[in-house]
Order: sequence, then structure tokens, then C-alpha cells
Amino acid sequence: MVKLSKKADYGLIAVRHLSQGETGKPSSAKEIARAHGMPVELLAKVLQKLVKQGLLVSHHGAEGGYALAREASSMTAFDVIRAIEGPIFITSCVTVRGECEQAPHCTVREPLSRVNEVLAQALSSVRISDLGGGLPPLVQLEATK
Amino acid sequence: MVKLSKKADYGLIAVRHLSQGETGKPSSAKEIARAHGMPVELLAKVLQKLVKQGLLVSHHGAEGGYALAREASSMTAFDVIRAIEGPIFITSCVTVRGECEQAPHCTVREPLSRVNEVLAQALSSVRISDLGGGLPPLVQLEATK
DNA sequence: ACCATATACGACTATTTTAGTCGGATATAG
DNA sequence: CTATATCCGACTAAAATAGTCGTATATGGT
Repeated sequence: MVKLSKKADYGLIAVRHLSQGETGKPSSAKEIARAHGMPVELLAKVLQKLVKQGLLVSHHGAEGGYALAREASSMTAFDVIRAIEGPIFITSCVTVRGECEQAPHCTVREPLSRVNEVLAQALSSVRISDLGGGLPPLVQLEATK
Repeated sequence: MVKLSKKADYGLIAVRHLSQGETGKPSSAKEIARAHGMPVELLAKVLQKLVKQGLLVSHHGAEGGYALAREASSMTAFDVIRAIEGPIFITSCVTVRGECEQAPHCTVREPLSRVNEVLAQALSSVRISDLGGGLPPLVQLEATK
């Protein structure tokens, strides 16, 4: 199956969430998780990865939380996914260094890596700021509590 | 991880393999598997799926095997992957009918489905005939025996 | 007719990946 | 000092994937 992991999903959703709120005010993991019905602990780990990769900034303590480290328009879906999942390769044949683990006789590496490139480029073309829609209704924030 | 399953890999490799040989002559699963170092039984199942989806034609018995059902130029990576994996959705949020399983309050459905579309389109843009490279050297065919 | 070679198909196991949970450490605002 | 956060690692559970095995069926060649 060609799909994003839930972690990547959560990451994209969270980053988009942060791109919508007021810029100065950070959102806590709990807040984001509740707004979208995700398990808090899992989302927290995702957010921490995004911090470590420099996409988000965090603030400890009460009234703390997470915020975008830079403009939503300069951040792509590719950035977020890669930060969460590590280097992205689509085909199993291609490793981090772009090499095939099998012997050099592998002639499919080159053709399949083209699929890789196309997909990577597609993901890079999606800016976080392009992910429209509003924040979920407040009803939800209460209901999930 | 955003990646194709091995099955999808095998499928793409096999289809490409078939697109390279002489058009009339079918290739057996064993032949293809050996040429690329895949488990025969697994590849066989993949090929059978491709037949069932109408991408390949098969021929039983000795001198039998598989062949493309139509031109390599009219077949895309998307076709092959979808035939193997079923309907493709990238984000976990989007189901077959494009609906979110969660309540309608889900506001991320629409934005994330954009990621879906972009990737699907990217895969559709890759024609099998675009996957260049030659067939593996004959050495390999012997060595793997 | 017989046999070697194929596809076709389902059941099964093993492995890996993913998802989710838990416990505790550290930082910070009020 | 306490409530609220991030942070981080270890752990378990569940699901998807990869691979295996057995068997039935079709077909070309001898």
C-alpha cells in the first residue's frame, strides 16, 4: 500500500493546525490531539521529532506548547514527512545513498528511482500554507474532553 | 514511511521487464524472478493479480508465461500499483469513497486529500515505457540458477 | 497418452512495521 | 511549590508484509 503512516498524517495535521492559529500563541500537544481526535502521547512524540528537525519550536511549562519555527509558506509536506520518517525512499530497491543493496547488476534501480523522484517532487510542491480549511469547531474541543 | 511495498516493486520491475523483451514471446514467472532475484512464488501472485486486472495476459503450460496486455506507453506506474494494492489512498484519513471515517467535523480531510491527488497524479505521469534501462546481463540468469 | 512446465489459488507462518501505552525526568509560569 | 508542559526511552499490542507450501489445472511437446 502506498500510504503515509499515521505519524506522518498526525504531523501534517498538527503543522497545519499550528499554521492556522495566532502566530505568537503556542499550542500544546494535548490541545492539538483533542482537536483532531489523536492519541496525545503519540502526537507528542511526532511533535518532538519535528522540533528536533527544526520545523517547530517548543516551550516548556504551563502556557507552553509548540509553534512553527518558520513561515507556513516556506514549509512543504515533504519537509514534514521527511522529518518524521527519516530519509524518504519510495521503492524498496533504493537506499539512503541511492544505492541498490543487491549486486551492481541491478538494472531496475535507475528506472524505479525515477518514480522516487517524481513522488518526492510532488510532495515538495505541497506547501503547508496550501492546506486550507479552518480550525475545527469549538464544539469538538469540548466534546472530546 | 512513504514507500511502495515489495509487491508493488516486483510488479513494476516485472512489467518493465516484459516491456523490454520481444513482444510475442511471453516470459515465465520463474524467468523474471531469477533475472531480478525475487522469490518466485511471491512474484507469481503479483503477476496473477496483474492478469486479473487486465494489465497482463497469461498463457498456461510449457512455453507459456506472461506478456503485456497492451502497449507499455499506455500503461502507467499508477495502473500497476493500483492493480496490486487496490485503490490507493495516501493519507489514512481518506477512504475509498473519499470519506473520513470520523465524524464530519474532520476539517483535515480536504487538505490532506490534496496530498493524495498530487501523489496519484505523479504516479500517473510515469509511463512504463519511460522506465528505461536494459534487461539484466545473461550472466545473472545463469548465476542465480 | 504421458510428462515437463506453466499458471492459478488458497491456506499458512514468520517477520517486520506501526500504533499506541506507560513511567519517569526536566523545565517553567503563576 | 504546584500544575502544566515538553522530553525520552522502554515496552506491548496489533496489523501489514513477506514469504512458504500444497494442490489443482492447463498446455505444448514427445
